[in-house]
Amino acid sequence: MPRSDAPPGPVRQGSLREWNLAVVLGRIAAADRPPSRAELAARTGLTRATVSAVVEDLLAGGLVREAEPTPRTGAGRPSRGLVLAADGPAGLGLEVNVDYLAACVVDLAGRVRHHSVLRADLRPVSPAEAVARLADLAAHARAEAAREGLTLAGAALAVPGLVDDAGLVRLAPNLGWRDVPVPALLAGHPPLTAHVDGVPPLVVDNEANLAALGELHAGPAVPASFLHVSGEVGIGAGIVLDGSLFRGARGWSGEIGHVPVRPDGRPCRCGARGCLETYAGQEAILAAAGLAGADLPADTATTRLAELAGAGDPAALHALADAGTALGVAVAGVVNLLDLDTVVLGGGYAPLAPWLRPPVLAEVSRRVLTAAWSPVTVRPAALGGAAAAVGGAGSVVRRILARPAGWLTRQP
Amino acid sequence: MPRSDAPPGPVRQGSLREWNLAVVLGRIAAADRPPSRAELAARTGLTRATVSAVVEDLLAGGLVREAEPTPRTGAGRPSRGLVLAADGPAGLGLEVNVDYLAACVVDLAGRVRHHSVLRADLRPVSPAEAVARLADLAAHARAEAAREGLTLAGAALAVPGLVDDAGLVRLAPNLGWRDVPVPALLAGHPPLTAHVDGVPPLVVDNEANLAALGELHAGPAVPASFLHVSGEVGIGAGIVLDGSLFRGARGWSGEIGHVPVRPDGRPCRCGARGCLETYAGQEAILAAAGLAGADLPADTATTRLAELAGAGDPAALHALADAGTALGVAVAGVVNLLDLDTVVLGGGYAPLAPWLRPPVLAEVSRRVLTAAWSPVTVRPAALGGAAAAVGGAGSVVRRILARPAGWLTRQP
DNA sequence: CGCTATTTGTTCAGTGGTTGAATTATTTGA
DNA sequence: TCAAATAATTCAACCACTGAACAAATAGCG
Repeated sequence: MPRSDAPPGPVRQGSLREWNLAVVLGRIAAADRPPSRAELAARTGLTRATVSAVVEDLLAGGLVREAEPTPRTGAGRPSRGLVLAADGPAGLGLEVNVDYLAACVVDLAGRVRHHSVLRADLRPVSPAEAVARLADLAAHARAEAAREGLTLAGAALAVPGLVDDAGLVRLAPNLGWRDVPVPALLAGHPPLTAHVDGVPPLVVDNEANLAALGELHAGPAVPASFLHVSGEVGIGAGIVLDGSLFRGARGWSGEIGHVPVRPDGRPCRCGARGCLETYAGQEAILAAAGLAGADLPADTATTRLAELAGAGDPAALHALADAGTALGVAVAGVVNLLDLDTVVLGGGYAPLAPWLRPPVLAEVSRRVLTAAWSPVTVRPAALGGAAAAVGGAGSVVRRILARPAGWLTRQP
Repeated sequence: MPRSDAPPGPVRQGSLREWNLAVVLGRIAAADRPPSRAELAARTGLTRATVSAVVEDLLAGGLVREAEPTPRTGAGRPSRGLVLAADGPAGLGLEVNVDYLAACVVDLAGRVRHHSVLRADLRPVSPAEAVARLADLAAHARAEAAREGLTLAGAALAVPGLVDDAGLVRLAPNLGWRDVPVPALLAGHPPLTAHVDGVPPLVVDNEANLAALGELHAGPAVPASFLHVSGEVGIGAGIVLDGSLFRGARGWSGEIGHVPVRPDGRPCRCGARGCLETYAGQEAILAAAGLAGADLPADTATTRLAELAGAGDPAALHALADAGTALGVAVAGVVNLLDLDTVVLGGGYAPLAPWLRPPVLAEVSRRVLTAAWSPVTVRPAALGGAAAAVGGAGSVVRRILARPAGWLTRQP
């Protein structure tokens, strides 16, 4: 029988160079101190000659700079360290959420160079109007980036809902959006980014997915594979495998909110019973803690809940323990299935992590078979607030690092 | 921040040819009728000159043959179709299970060329003795393969348990194996396969994983991504994404048996409560159907259960309905999380599929959000009995198709 | 202070592999 | 029988990597 996967692309002559550009650039990005050409040659297995040629291209394209202060060490001609350019291409991350808009710019090295948040209740606003405001915010971010010598090479927009490949927002229940063609709505505005070969000008993706990717930018100790659970009104999971997001067959992976945790339990708005969301969703937790009627904005309510729990309020503590247990049951299933070793509590769960973590950990270690061999880490997300915007911007940058040839060919 | 994934390998000069060998061979394998060189050039994007050169290598290496009967069509010089060689390298699949040993040989085209099963209760047998019997079976298979002009290029052994990277069987509870170093035990016997660059002589893997891969060989209509659930004493899931197996961070993915379906339900031997296994494991189903005391071999008991259900026995029907519901709850969670569109009921579930399928489907369509957009297919495994052996042999073949250079360099 | 050892980075001829165009091969249809 | 059409091969050109030799720059040592 034939293999059912689509055959990979051909390799033309030039693909060789393209690939080695990515190999060398990737090494420079992954190194903990500026590597020399000779070091790169040793580590990649390429000849010094080849590395020199490749680096020349990268320097000419402005993706890499020579680090001026050369660290003196031992005898021999001093090496010239190479670093990612701080003024080359950058990624633009955008986010539309229920009560804020956000934009941020991340440079090649993964540093957040600009970040702005505009608080506003977007539920009463029409999608077209929301997108228009977002375009303004993006224009501002673009100006800021230009002022620092950065060129925006692509943008990623995070939306709290289901998105299809074409960028159509199929359903964003908490925003009240349905079949909103975001790219088309943006068409009237000035383009967000420069055109770069192989990097789509705008990618629209689920907020939970991009927030998970954001975690990759949080620090050097981030593992390559982890589960990122973010609790908002719904509960989304981002599955990061080997440094990139697992999207599923149709791009709708990560719907952990409707994993059954008590099959005959509370009815859920999805029509089934006992979904995780009915036990560990924001509304459920707040209701259990007695904060239901307050009708506060989502993040304020969460802050309030954390305060109550910190002060030892029994209802709050109980609500969080219950939610944590339910979450732990669902997470244990995922970890058993995918054999992950790290679980990150993000989004609305991050500030509540001190209280959610113990019950989650308890359920996980009780239910995960391989926990005996190697323990599962459960920790709060390192990035706060608009992690999805950072993750989106980072995904653009990562795409350039993975395929630098696209950027090089478009340089004047 | 640096990307945390390890940078990919370098590309030497020759890798180019290696890659294009794989591209062209992959196209030949994926085509539904023997493609000509010109057709391959058009489809791969390579020049006709390059394709000719690549095909020459493949012909010389015995991986491909020219199909003699040329289908006449239109004007012009007739094309010579290319097919995968029926007498080139082949894969050896082996399986040790509770009550049988199996061996099979699959050729490049994915056809099962030899298959033999040896029924025997292996629980009272020592691991060394079991491996010795397996080696005999393998030797027979090798002789049969040689008689048909096939050379075994690698072997895969399926074991019902946890296996680590080195081929050490950490734990196979139903066999009573613990830390059995299968490759070492085989060292005393004649080698199973020829040595081929880049293809390990023996891979040991979980039976559920390989059985899932076997499904890929079942027919042309198999999707590239699916969940394969096989119910034996334990319940294993093989996750196939895009034609290849998802193994998880440490290779222990797929432990669906201990996904919680009723968190406060029956105690499980794993120490937790309400695991799927306690509701849809073989023992649980048989007990519920009143077949507990019979102490029949596993497959006989399953057959008996299917007979009872076919005859309308209420206890049997009830047991299957309950098991199906529990299975559906767990599967719904997986499908929500990974966004798969096909679920295959394999192993011990295959013969029970007529009764398990309706409740599984009911739970899945009730609980899976995206089921409204695109329905989830639930169907029995196409391969019967020793699907794991076929899947293992197929995985060897697939590795050769993916990296044909390894085979070509070892040819005399 | 000058010499040598040492390491970095570049230059250059050599080679493998793809490209594109021209050429040969083989058939159908007028 | 010849022209048109399609398949496959041949061949010079070119591109990118390789390996070795070479130039550059420094520390250490007498």
